Amino acid sequence: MSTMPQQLSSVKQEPHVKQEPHVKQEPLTQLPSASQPYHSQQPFYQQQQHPSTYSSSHQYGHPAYASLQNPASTSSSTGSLGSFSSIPSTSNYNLSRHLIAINMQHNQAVSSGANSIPNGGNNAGGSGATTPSLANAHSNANASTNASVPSSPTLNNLQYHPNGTGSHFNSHVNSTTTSGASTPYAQHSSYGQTAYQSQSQQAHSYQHQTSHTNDINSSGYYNSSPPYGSHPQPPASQQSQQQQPQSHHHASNNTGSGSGTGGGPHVQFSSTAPSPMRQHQPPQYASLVPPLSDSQYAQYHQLLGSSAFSSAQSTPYHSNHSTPYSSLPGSPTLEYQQLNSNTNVNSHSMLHNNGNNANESPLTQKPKRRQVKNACVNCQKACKKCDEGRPCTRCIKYGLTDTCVDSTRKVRKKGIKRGPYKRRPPPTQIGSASVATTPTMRNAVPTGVPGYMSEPVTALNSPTQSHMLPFNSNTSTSSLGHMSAPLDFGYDASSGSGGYAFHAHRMDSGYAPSYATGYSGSGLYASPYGMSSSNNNNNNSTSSNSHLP
DNA sequence: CTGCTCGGACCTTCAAATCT
DNA sequence: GATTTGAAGGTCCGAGCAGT
Ligand SMILES: [Zn+2]
Ligand SMILES: [Zn+2]
Repeated sequence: MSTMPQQLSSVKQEPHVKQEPHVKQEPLTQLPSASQPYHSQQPFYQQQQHPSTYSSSHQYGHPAYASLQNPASTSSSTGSLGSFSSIPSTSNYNLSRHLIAINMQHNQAVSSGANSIPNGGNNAGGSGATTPSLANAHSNANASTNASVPSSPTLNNLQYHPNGTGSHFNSHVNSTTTSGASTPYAQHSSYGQTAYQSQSQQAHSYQHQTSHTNDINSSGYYNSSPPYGSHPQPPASQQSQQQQPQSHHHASNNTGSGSGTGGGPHVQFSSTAPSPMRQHQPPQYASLVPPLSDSQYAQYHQLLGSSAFSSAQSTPYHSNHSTPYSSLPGSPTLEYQQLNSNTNVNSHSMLHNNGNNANESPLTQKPKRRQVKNACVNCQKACKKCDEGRPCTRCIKYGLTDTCVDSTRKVRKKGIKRGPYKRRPPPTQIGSASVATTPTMRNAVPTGVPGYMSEPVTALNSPTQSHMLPFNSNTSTSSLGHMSAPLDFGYDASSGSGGYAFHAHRMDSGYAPSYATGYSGSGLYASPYGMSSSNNNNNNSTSSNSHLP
């Protein structure tokens, strides 16, 4: 406790840190409906659902957040803080050590991927040592309840302004935090939008950056090496984005809507719930580090020199800072590509994916986007890229380290029936080689398969994923991405289909499969495939996505 | 010019369905 | 029991807009 203050102080105060802006309210919950018609009804088979529980509403639902923050946190906080204290002096936080450590990691990073993190610890001598502890601390906290939050009231206040009161930050600080308010998140709804940011802060900052790196780890995720130790760095393009603060919305779930919200209870970030997901990564430096001030960052850079985080690479914020996007033309893409190239993608995903990857020409192909398994709550809200480090890079940037905990995920419901699956075609037919090669591919559609529209196999060329289908494959999409694309249903069946449209809704709404429509309620499964449009993966997708000319 | 919001594309996970 | 399918449940890109 006492300790905390110290540390915190340093932290909070950093003006440089940006504040998270945050949030939108959760609209989600309400959303609605309208949009998703389909769901309204569940397929009959699905009806079963579980009674249980899930709540849907959740997620963002505030409740969840609440948990995070919990007032209780104090205790927890302690923990964390404690750790901090261990750190050397905080205020100064020794950059060099940090750096060193980082560098070390850096090297290793590649292979280790996620794992790398740990290293941090080791290596570095001293610093390393510290880290670990922290990390642990941190993690524990989570586990327990999320609690992590603890901390600094201050921070919280800043960011979230707990009190609801208003907004703003204000005051901040300090003092007391109060918890009363508590839970920032909880309120979050309110976050009003007002701007959090106030001034100064925004202005600067960003530099931090980190580096970048891009590293992806083998697993496909970004690796951690970067500056903060583990934090991975987003691709340049992304970086720019990162800056944003959060907001949020969709979330998932929500629930509501459809089914209900009511339905569910919501899930949430409850503390109790353990997060199933991954365990935390070990320690990262990040945790230790208070948000760096500009100057600090600057130092960083210097120290690192270009090398490490070179600007080149990712474009450090600064340099481009301005407008990241704009300035860089395609940058994002590029980055992506690079990333991809390095990484391996997981096969499965490939399958599902558009398929671009595989053989397509590099140019055309759109790189696959890698996601973290579990984004932290802050990033989640903001819909921004997170990383595996626990205080994730973004949170560090914004000074949200305290609240940087993994978001909770819903448990997948069991017992839901699904329609009959398509069977996979005999390999031979398809085409040949390509197909064959990929063992993984699923869905390849045989031409002849009944139900399917037959798409010419040829189209498939891309061995890759059949799933995706051909059509325009040209990737057209690629760049477009969403663009204006009208939504569509397309995409792959799965996802796209209508089902999702909004996240929030999507889910809850009921899972209706796309083909659901087909089913009319009666009992049988209609064969979805043929009928429904939706599913066919292919076809539809195309249409929709494609932007057709 | 810069940052924030947020729609929806893209991903990953994992239970059901199917195969062996 | 192993494998495949495909939707649930998530992440986060990037357009559009607002503030400075
Ligand atoms: Zn994050
Ligand atoms: Zn975070």
